[in-house]
Amino acid sequence: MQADDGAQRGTRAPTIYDVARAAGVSASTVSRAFARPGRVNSETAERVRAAATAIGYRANPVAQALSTARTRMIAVLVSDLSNPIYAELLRGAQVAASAAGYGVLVEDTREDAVTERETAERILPLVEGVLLTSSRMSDAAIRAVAKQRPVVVLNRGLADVSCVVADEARGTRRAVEHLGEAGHRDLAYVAGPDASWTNGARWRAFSDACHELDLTGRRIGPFEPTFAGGFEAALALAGARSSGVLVFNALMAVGVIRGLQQAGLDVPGDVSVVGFDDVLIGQIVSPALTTVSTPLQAMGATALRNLLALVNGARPRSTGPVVVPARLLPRESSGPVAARTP
Amino acid sequence: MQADDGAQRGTRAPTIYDVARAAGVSASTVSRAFARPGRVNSETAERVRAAATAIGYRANPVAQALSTARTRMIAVLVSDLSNPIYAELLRGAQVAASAAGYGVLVEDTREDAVTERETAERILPLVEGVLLTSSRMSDAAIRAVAKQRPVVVLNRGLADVSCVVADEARGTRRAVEHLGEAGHRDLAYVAGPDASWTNGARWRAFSDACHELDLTGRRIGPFEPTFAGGFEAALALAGARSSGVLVFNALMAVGVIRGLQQAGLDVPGDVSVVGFDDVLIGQIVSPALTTVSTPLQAMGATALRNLLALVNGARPRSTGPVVVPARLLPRESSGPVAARTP
DNA sequence: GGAGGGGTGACAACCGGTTGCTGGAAGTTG
DNA sequence: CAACTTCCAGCAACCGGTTGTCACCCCTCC
Repeated sequence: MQADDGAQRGTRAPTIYDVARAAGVSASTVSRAFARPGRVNSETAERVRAAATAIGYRANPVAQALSTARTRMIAVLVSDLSNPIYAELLRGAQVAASAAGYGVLVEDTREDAVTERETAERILPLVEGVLLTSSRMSDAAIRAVAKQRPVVVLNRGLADVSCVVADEARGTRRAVEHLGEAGHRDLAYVAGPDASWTNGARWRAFSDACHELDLTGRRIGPFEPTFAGGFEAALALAGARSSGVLVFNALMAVGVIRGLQQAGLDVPGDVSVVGFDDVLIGQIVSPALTTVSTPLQAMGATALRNLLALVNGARPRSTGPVVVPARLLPRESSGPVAARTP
Repeated sequence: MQADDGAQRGTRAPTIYDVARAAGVSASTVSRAFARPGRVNSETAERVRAAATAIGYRANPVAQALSTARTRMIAVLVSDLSNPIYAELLRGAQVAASAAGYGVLVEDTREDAVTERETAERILPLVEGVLLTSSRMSDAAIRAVAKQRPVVVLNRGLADVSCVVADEARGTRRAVEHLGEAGHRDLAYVAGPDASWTNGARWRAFSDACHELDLTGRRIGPFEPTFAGGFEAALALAGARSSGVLVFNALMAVGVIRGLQQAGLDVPGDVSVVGFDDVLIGQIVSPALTTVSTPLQAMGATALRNLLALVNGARPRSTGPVVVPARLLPRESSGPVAARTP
């Protein structure tokens, strides 16, 4: 039980002035007793602390924020909280922020660049920094935000802005190699939103890898980055010749698997499916999804820690984005190409 | 492009004093031009607005919060963001808050009552209200928080505090009836955390329904409210006689299904499994999960709107919790009891 | 022409902290 | 014992808004 349990809703919360009166010192001494340990006599400080706990004083963060210009809050913008990858990223970021004494303001931008931009501008005066997870904004819009506050972008590479990205090129390459080794020569990439940087990066890496490995690589989409979007894509896929499919994200990949099954195709017997992101649903679906895995919570935490470093005056690293490794988790949704009965 | 695109990081943001100078009026007139439409001459107001946009003025929310004692922020505490039901609740709450011009501070309390209490106390001075989703705190701790700020609790019934709950009794009853009608006479309830109010409510309703319908109803657990927890529970279940199982939540239910399959049992052939919460993973798992469904995003939004009503001075409703309907979605994980070969 | 009154803008206090500066008390040194 | 430091608490200004109060202007009406 704390001394302040009695704090009533109506009664004004005690201020440093109340503490000052109770301790027989001035308000500035109270302020310093908390903020500048060495600046006041230790006995005086002790007396102030005792008085503070006695009357249940807690510093008003709003007043602190006003005079120090530090709100101790970070905005985290996600495009869709219903997508487990954003929930994981957010969780990693939130825990890291909390550990540093920062609060996290979440905003769901509903996959819309305009909403995202407006949200960012609206929230900007209130936060010390902004973490953009999978931003749908233009590079110019991101830079405009970054001019006003420290910004870290997650899942996107962008010059002059601090970035945390997975090694999309290598991860994608591994996925294509995996399909190629299984004998698939005709591959398809199921695209997510055009505004997604990762979508572009994955498609380019896919395309490059197909070319190098002498495979045919087509692209279909864009589709919504959801289960429904993947399901829809499967309809298009069912009529095509590709026996190996790489899908923009896990939610869609699961949709693709289900859609293909619905169309009477066997996965991986008729079509091998590989996705991105290691989330529970990919392990649950039958067959379990072969996927390119990245450490989501760790990425969220890293991005947030980098953001706090910027906020606290670190110079942005000029050596390009922080790249975290991606690895392929082979599971059941991919396998050797079948001898096809024409 | 906005006028404030030029706002630099180093340069101080313009204040009402800058606007006042530019418009040739006093600062208080600027303030009133924005906050009290009728209070200043419309021409003056127009001039002020023009000057404000010209120099890229935006009100400092911290300063506003300090003088009005309204931060326009709400804290939302969730016990585990990795659980999709909290992501959905949070999303509903965040969208509703945003629509009302409020920001949402999220905190993941990691299923721990102490963390939750400390988090609540820490964040309390900063927010106008607190939304507790599936709180693990004691009733007394919740009331202590509610004494300091308006509180709405979601997924928990509690006298003297505003609540939003699903109709657990009816939903659970329907699930038990469903199993009973399929011929299952020996049922088990797989329990979640003891500190969860919904867990208690579901167990009691399960127990009552079994009694009334003359079925045997045992309880196993508690287990972690995760896939892993459900998987673990399945091991205990595999050795038991129950042919119908009701599981605390969807994540666990999916774990139970997988665990039972792992143990060589068929679902629903050998054991029927029914869960709670309608989330994507329950539709994806094979067999698809029969579940008690509640409108998660809508509950989050309702809870947040009720909280804002309290914040804005509404009297707490004395007529008990807001109860939203729950309904059973029969899918593939439940079916008629099999003639068992002993 | 002077009194009464509504509209409107400015002054200044306030919200609750932080911090530069100042001066008095205590301690050190020659 | 005087001069010089060092330590430390208090004063007052400041962060950027909001708002109670008041004075002034102008219009109206007698």
